[in-house]
Amino acid sequence: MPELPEVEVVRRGLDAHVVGRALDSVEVLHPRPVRRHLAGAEDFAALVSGRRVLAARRRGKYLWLPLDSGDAVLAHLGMSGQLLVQPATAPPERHLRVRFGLGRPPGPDGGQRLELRFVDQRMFGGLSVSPGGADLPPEIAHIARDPLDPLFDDTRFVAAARQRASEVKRILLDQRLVSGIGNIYADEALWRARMHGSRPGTALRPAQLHRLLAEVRAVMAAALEQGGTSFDSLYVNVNGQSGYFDRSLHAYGREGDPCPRCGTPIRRIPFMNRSSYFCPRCQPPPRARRGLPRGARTGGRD
DNA sequence: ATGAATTCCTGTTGGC
DNA sequence: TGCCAACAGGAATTCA
Repeated sequence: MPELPEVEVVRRGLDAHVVGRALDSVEVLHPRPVRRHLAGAEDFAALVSGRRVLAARRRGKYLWLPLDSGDAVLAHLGMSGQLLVQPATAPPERHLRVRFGLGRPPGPDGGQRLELRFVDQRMFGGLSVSPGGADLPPEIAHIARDPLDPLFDDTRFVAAARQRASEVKRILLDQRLVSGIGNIYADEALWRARMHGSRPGTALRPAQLHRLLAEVRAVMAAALEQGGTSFDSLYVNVNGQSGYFDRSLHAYGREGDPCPRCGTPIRRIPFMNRSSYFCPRCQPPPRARRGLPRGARTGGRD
């Protein structure tokens, strides 16, 4: 599952190997990854074919490639998506969904034929053509900046979060307020901040939320440090199995393991059809609010 | 309008 | 050993 730092690595790879080239052929091998292109796969291919890529941009986990037509190719990797630059002669990947033939770059020696390939096992990701051009595509106008974006406004986020009665973990996952945080990083940041994900935003002090943002950035920075993904190679690679997941997670996926800080066993509770992991000692659950009817408290804690 | 639950996918894992 | 249910998750969609 590509996390934000990995998506940025992909963007840099696209910048290095795809920008400046033409997408001179397009082959859509499976309809699902272009489902958000409502006019269909043929229209998608027609709009992209022959167009030159002007840039590689990112907002949250979305990527887009402005084209010389004024359109842009909008991409999201979802759970398992990859964008690979491969020799055209390389055998097709098992889950290859869309392939773009790349024009030769300008210069005396264009080198071997290359392809940009969208590979996606589970197909939560996808591609579409947006009329937005180089600007933020309208389809993702609601996606907030991510915490690593220099223009991310911490104070604005803190103020918005304190207006919300939602659980703070939901707030971290709300793309309208802050982007780029998935279930894993949310749990890790909450563990680092010693904050239970069920705390309502309205109950948090500004300093606590600023601290939480700092911990989100720390998790992302640690991932970048440990990821070891190199983007000066030919391949624009996303490896969801990077060593980071094995070594650096303190709480996520560690039910029953001792908390690295206090030794208390990490607990797992259901959350939005998935799981939340936390240390019950370092991250004490919020007290039930007074005035609620008996049994009204939810959240799966005992 | 707001917030919460549901949904889409396929490969892996664990229980029996 | 094989079968099947549970699980994983970004974010749009649907529901209350």
